[in-house]
Amino acid sequence: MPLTLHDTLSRTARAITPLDGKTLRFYCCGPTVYGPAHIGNFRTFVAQDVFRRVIEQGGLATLHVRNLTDVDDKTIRDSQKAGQSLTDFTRHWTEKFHTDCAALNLLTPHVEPSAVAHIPHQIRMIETLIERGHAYATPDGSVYFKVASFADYGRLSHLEDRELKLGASSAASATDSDEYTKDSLADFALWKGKKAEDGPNHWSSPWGEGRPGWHLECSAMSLEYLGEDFDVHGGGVDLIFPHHENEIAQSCCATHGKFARHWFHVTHLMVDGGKMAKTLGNFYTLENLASRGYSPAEVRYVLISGHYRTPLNFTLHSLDAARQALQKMAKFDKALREVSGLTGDVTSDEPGPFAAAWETLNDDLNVPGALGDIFGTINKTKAASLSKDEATAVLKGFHFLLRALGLKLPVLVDEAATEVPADIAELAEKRWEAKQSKDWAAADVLRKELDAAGWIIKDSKDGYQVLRK
RNA sequence: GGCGAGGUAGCAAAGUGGUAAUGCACUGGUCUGCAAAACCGGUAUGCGCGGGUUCAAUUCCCGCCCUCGCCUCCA
Repeated sequence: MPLTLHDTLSRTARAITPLDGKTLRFYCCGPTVYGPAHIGNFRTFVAQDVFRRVIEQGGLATLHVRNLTDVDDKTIRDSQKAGQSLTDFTRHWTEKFHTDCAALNLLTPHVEPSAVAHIPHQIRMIETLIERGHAYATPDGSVYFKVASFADYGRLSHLEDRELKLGASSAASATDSDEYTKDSLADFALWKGKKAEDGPNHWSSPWGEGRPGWHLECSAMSLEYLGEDFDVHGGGVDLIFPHHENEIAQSCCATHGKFARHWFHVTHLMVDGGKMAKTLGNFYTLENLASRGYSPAEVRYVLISGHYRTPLNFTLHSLDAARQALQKMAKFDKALREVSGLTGDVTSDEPGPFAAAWETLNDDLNVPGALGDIFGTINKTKAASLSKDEATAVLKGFHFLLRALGLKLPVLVDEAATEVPADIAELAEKRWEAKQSKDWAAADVLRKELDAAGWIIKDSKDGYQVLRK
C-alpha cells in the first residue's frame, strides 16, 4: 500500500515511490538557528517525521536531509547583538533545537548539513549559473539570479500571471542601495557583497568578500547529498514563494536534473484562532509549555491531531485533551500487556487489527482520521476476553501504528510515583480506618478534606491509593 | 487586488451523492457504603449564508459572507 501524498506543484495526490526503487530521498528545509524554535516550526518538522515513519513502516529505506540555516541576515544580526561569534551563537541554538527535537521524538535526519560549512559548494553553483547565463555580478560584489532566464519561474507558486516585479514589499525595499543594482526587482541574490553591518562574517569569492544568499544553500546542499533528482522536498507553506520557487530556478538552471519530483508543504499552525505572536502572549515553545506542566509528547499529539494541509488551531485546552487521549491509549496498552504477558518494546511489521487506521494514514497522511480509527478499534476491543495470542496480535498492531505516528505512551497517572505529604497520608489513613469500621459519615468528611486539599482517594478491595486531583 | 487554504456539535477534528468517525468536556446507567476507575448508553434532523443540479447534497455547480496564509529572504 503505497503512501499517496498531495503534491503542491501538480495539486494532486500522487503515490510516493522512490526514483531508484528502494530508498526514498527527501530534503526538508530546516530551522534558522537564531532563537528557540516555536511549536509552529515544530508542526512542520513533526509532519515530516510522520511522513518518514510511514514510509519506513511501509518497508522502504529513507535518506532524509534537513539543513541548518546558520548564516543569513538574522543569525548575523543577532549574533552581533549578543556579542558572540556567528559560530558560537548558532551552535547554541542548534543544540537547543536538537534537544527539542529529541523531546518530540523526531527521528534524526541522516544528514544535517550546515549552510556555513558549504560555502564552496554554493560558490561553485553560482559560477555555473553565471557561465550558463542565468546569473550576473553587480559592481557592489553581489550576484543575482536572472529570473527572466528561467521560463518555468512561478510554476510552483502559480504566480506566473502575476507581475512579480510590482510586489508591494519590493517597492518598499527599492530604497535599499543594493536593490538598485539588480536588472529586475524579481531577481534575487545568490551572493551578497560585504557590508559593514555584517561585521566579520564574510567569505572570499570570485566576486570579492561577501556571503551566500539564503535560497542558494538548499540547492547546493540537496545537490551534494541527494543529487540532481530526488523524490520529495518539504517545508512550511510560507516557503513555497519565494524560497522553493527560487530553489527550483537555481537547481534546474545549474544542473540538467529536474530537482524535486514531489512537493510536500505543511500548513501553518494557528493559536487561539489567530496568528502566534509574542505581543499576543501566545508564542509557545516547548520550554514554556513545559513550565505550564505539558509534556513534549502531549505537544506532539496536538501537532499531529489536525491534517497537515488544514490550519490547526492550537489551544492549551487541546493539550489537556491530548493528555487524556494518551492516557486512554496507555490504559489500553496496559490491559493488553496483562493478557498477552508481553513486556518492554513491542515491534511488528504489520498493523493487524489496525489495518483501517494504517490505510487511512497512507491516504495523504490523514493522521486525525487514523487516530479516529485507532480509537474505534480500541473501543471495540475487550482485552479481558481475548486469548493470549489474540491480545499479542492486537498489541503488536497497536504498536505498529504508534511507531508510525511517533507516539510514546505516558506512564499511567495511577502508576506514577507520587510523593504524598505526611499530613495528607495521615488523613488518608484515618479515613481508611473509619471506612474499615463502617463509620461512613466520618469517612466522607475526611474524603472531603482531602478533596479540598487537592487529593483524591481511590479504593480497591484491599487498600487505597492517594492521587493528586 | 492576485494566488492558495479553510468555515462540521461546548472545544478540537475526520469524512461522505443517500441523511454525520474520533478525542476532550458534559450527561444517564451498571458497579461501589459513597466515590474513583472500568464498562454500557446519550448529546450536530445538522455540516458559514443564499440559490441551482439531482429521486437524494453537508458532500457537485454558481454567487455571497467570514477566517487564515503568501504576494522577495517567515516552518
